Amino acid sequence: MQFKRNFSAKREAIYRTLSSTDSHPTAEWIYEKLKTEIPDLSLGTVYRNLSVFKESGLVKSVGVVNGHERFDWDTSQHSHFVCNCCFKIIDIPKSRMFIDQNTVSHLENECDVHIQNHSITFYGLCGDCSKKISESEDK
Amino acid sequence: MQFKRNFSAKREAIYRTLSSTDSHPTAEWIYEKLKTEIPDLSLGTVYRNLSVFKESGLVKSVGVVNGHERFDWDTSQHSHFVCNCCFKIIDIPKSRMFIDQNTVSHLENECDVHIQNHSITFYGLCGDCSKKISESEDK
DNA sequence: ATGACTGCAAAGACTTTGCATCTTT
DNA sequence: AAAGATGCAAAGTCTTTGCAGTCAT
Repeated sequence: MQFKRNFSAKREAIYRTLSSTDSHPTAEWIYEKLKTEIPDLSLGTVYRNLSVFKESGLVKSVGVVNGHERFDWDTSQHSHFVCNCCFKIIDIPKSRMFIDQNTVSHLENECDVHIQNHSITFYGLCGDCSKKISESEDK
Repeated sequence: MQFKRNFSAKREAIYRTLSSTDSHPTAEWIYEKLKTEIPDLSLGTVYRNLSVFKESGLVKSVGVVNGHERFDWDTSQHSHFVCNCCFKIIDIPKSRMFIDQNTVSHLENECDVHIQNHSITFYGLCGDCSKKISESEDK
């Protein structure tokens, strides 16, 4: 997406807030974060702008985790780790490429489909939650 | 999960319906499918039993696609293709293993996480939708 | 003025839940 | 009786939307 000239102040703030974190936030998180700075912001506007960003390809959805859609400003191909306990999302280093274009081509033939993209998500416990759990088990 | 002795008739029917299809259905789909056979079935019961199945590991969730959670009776590791147009879900042949245990171990160290499982999903257009779209473009 | 954007609140969509009832052992 | 399962409808949660008002050009 080319930044439109009339990228409104609120729209800009929403994008800026999203792109300033690696937490893959929810709409609500962005809204809460901006409320102090922009008191008259409404949650609907956040949702509306995230939809605009998604449609234009400016941001991507990481999917729905625990009932909340999570967003990512980094639209380049990379995988994620989702903690099953605290639902934190961590980027997998981009050096980790699990599926190449050649494999995709073969799959398209094998399954009679046209593949546009793919997503890889690992699930488990993040370092923090692992620690907490083993500590509570020690008691 | 061991089948409990008191696996109720409705619970059994819900599982049977799910396991008789490869469509990765929604709760609603299962409910509609069973309504004729079991007129006094309620949608809540379908949701409740799917939760039971999920918790016990009898079935897996494929994730939320277009707002609807999709279920899979096949709990073995395999990937999916999701059509962005009709939201059909297709199993990727199990011969296609993209990530091995060794890679997972390395990732755990690299990212300081404990990985329990992972999911790979391809998105694009299924054969049917591809055809429909190219036909409509021919006009 | 014109088109784009937003606040607000209502509506929507999917899922969960409380409670009384009904089964099954 | 006791534990488990269900129907029904209400409640819950996240997200979308209609509409009137506002902003930028």
